[in-house]
Amino acid sequence: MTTHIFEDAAPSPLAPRRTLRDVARLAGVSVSTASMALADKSRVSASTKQAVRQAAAALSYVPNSSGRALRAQRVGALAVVVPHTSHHVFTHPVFMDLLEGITAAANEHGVTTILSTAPAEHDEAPAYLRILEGRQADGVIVASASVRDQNVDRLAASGYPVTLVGRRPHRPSLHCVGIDDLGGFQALTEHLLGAHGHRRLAHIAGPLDHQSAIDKHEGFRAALAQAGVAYDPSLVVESDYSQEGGHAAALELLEGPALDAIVAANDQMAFGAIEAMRDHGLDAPRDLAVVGYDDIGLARVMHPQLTSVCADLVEVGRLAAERLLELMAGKQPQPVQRELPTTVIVRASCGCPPERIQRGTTA
Amino acid sequence: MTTHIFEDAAPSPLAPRRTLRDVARLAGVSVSTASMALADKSRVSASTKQAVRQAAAALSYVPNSSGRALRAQRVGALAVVVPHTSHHVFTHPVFMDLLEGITAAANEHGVTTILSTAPAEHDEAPAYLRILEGRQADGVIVASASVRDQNVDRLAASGYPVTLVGRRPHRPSLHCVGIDDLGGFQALTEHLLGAHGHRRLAHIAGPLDHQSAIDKHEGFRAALAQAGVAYDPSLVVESDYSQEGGHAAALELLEGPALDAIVAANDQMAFGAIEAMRDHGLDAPRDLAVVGYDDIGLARVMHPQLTSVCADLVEVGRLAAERLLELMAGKQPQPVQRELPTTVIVRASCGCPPERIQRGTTA
DNA sequence: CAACATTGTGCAAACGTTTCGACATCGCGT
DNA sequence: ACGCGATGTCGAAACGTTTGCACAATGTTG
Repeated sequence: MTTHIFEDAAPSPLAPRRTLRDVARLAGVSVSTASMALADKSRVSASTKQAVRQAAAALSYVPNSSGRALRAQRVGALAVVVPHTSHHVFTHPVFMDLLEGITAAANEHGVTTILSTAPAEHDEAPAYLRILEGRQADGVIVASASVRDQNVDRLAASGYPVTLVGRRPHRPSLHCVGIDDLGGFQALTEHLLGAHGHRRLAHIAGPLDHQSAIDKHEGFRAALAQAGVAYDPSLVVESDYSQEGGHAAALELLEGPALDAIVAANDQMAFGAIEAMRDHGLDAPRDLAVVGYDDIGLARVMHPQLTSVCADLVEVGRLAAERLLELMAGKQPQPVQRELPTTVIVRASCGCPPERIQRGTTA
Repeated sequence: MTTHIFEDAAPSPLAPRRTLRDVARLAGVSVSTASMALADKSRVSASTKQAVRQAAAALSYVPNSSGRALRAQRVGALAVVVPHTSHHVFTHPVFMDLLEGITAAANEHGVTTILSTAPAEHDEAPAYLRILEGRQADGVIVASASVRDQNVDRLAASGYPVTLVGRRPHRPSLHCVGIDDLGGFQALTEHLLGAHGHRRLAHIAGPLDHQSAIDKHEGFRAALAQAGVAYDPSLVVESDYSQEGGHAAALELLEGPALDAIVAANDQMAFGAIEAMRDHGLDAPRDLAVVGYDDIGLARVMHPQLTSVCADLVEVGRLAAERLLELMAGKQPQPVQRELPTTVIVRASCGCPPERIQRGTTA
């Protein structure tokens, strides 16, 4: 499979690669001196440094990263791996934000970002482990793994630098950065219960083998409990974070007895739900309040504008990357399960005139 | 900057890395034999192969990619670089699709994908060149570069494998994969002119230093010309592919004389425009038709549902990657400027009852 | 003026892999 | 029985870098 890439290539019209030897020769010094000069070591004289730097510039020398990595036993790269099964779980806009934060942090540290969509989870040697063992990267960020994914445990046990994106409450030894989805979803639900007095709330959940979906469900229940409203399992439908899934789930809910509101676990499903209501000739928020989660950019321009919960996912990515970089640099900080706060963004779809309420976290 | 990453790390509790030497020792053969055995060379006997493979499995040996790359002078990675200035140009959903196609193709060939958001374009040695010269990747895919970006020419001249995403009509020597935006936008505009008889059409353009925006503008003009409608430059506003930009541009247009329709260069700007209309108490399509481009997932669930143009961007990514992989393998195919066809998706925002028309391309 | 500390440079080894050429060993034919 | 080709294995070199150590050159001190 991979082999044919390594077959010999036709000679390309490339200028021959400049190596440190060429630089050294041009500067009239030895290779080792050239190396030290470029690394700005104190052992080499100012004049020599000058000469070497000049030669390097003249040849537009760029150090070969394989050679360097081989010697340093460190490649200077981190891998972002998103399990293949979470293809739709990581809804696009959210994932892009994450990636933005990660690459920003990596760039600042001169570290390369490699992107890996791990194939089969049940594979004997999961993709991320192979990446680490093959020394393609010095550490990995695992995004949105299923709570059942036992590879995550193997990975953590391997001793390699690993950071997880998303809460992982039962793995206290792991470094995680996530969102306080529980608190955020609870606040969202409370808004419907408190400000609007709704009582019959339905919940379109995400895939419940993912912590984010579990947390949101928990938040939903917590809010109900606090308001003294009985939790009715028949009003909870598990779905998959997609519009289509939200659509289907909403259709199912609309078959049942009348509702006051639908609380969807993300914006896409909320959109799907609104679409489904439209099929039934219903309108949000007139007939039914609908709220979402994530506050993707389009939530604001939808009609009705969608009440949602926003969190800084760029920051999540950045923090996860920075923690990983610390680990890669050999520091051994205490594992921290960091949770970022959320903000409920009230718009029209819940029946409110637009306004904004802030909600901190327990963390 | 990058140096501190290479400072020595505290010894981590990692199992010592297994090298080919360990495998060879365990199998009772020499290193070179072990190497050939794992590569399945014909020179080595079946029994030896068996033994080596067994040893490798027992030690869960994974070849070190730096060592391999150094020897092979080929790292087995491609880089996706998106110029920093096009931060918003590559609107999120589109970029994700692209990335999906690229990683899929790369994975199938056992090639790693590295993600590079190039900093300053005017940098002396642009990020992508450094990646190639430093041998971090064997080739690059440049996504959405400005037509003015002279680095692209340097890159092409460098002789390294390069593929561009997006048309590049005046650089026939480059390998490009793009969308027939001209044809697609022309078809979209024709729909408004033909099916609806609209005459006063405004265009919210993308940044006109990008080919996609130029093509759409051309398509817009071509459709007008063909319908015998005069082109009025005052009805064209250049924007930046963002919702906010579309909002502002639409406000500007709404100041002027009455319009029949707004043709936005992407969906986000169309959403922004609809939002702006709402500010003025206007409604689409009642008062004004609005159409977008890209057919992002949410276009279907908006209210009104957005008439748009869809293209297979996953396929664009895949084709670009496959072409790059050919180049990386040493093949020297003729440079091809490939353009994928588009389809106009008619929905409610132009005033139509939903239906679907297909539109091929000139290509 | 000799011995010594200091400063700057070079040599060589090592990182892990692949491949080239040399070299045993064996079976075969003459 | 001897040589010869085939077969399978091994040692060594190379890819480009960094670094420990030895060493040359310089300047300083007794």
